[in-house]
Amino acid sequence: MMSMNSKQAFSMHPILHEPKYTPLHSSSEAIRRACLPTPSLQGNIFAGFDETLLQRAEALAAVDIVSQKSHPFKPDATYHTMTSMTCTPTSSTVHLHHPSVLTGHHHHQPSQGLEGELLDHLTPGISLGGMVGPDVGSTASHHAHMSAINHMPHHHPQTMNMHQHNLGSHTSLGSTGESEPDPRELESFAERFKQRRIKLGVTQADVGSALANLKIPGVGCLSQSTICRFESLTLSHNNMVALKPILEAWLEEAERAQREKMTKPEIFNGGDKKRKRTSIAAPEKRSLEAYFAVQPRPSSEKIAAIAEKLDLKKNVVRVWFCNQRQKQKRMKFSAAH
DNA sequence: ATGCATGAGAA
DNA sequence: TCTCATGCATA
Repeated sequence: MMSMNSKQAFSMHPILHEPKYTPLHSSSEAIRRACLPTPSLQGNIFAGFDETLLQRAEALAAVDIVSQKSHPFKPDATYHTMTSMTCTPTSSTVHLHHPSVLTGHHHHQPSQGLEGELLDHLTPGISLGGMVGPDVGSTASHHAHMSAINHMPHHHPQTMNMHQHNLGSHTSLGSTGESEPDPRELESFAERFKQRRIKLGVTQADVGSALANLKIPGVGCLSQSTICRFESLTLSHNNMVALKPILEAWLEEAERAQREKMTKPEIFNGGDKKRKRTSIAAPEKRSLEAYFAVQPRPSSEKIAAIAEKLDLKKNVVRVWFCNQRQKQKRMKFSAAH
């Protein structure tokens, strides 16, 4: 049915409220924090000591760039159009997360905190010394209940925030698959998923928007980014586990549909205003990495200091650190492999 | 494919 | 304020 393409995938927010979870952060975070070297230094000490720290990090970062420093260009390259009026933040961002799943009672302590590992989060190798791991908590409290799914045939041009952070699947799959804490399982699934998806001739973006058609309670559409990250395993273990059943359902459905007839390509339309992505220049980025190696969790004051030295907005620096930390925790060769 | 950003929820 | 799940924008 619905042969038209009235899909607008966007602007729908499923609301599903699931419980909350006890997961990971609690314990693992505590541990993580405990490992950090600086419990609380800031404030005054910051005056003298910090300078040193910053300089050291900066110097560290500098060695790498001395030779290529030939541009007289302003690092203020971060061009962003104000994020202020452009967005209409009111939409709804229903979020629900609850992680869950994870059977893992594997608590391993993330021994990150030690400086020096950040620069190589890209090491192809194998398990690094056990840093970064999916510290999944294992508590799953669930009580499901959701609310409605809405799919209106209209598209909002202001695609600003339609985040629907949700997804937390808990081990509620009564049927067969309990929870597969098994990373290998996820990896192979992701790979097969990609192949079958390609075979179906759909793009990652198509999959994302098509998910809304599944009408699974609490599940709306996802972005191309997320589908891509799922396929490349660059999501947290928790997130992978939560998304798997959903994508699996879509796959089955899509193959069934194709088999029976034809596919309905979903296309969506464009919106209007766009936000500009801040771009941190290479030199500044190197400095940030150096700082991060020394202190992954700088205090607000330090962030301000760093921001000033690099001539970046404080918030940009803060977010950069957040994203950097998140990166370390991603899957793909990081965890319990 | 990935960098920077937002926002809900938990500390 | 941080984490985490996600997304827009862009390389």
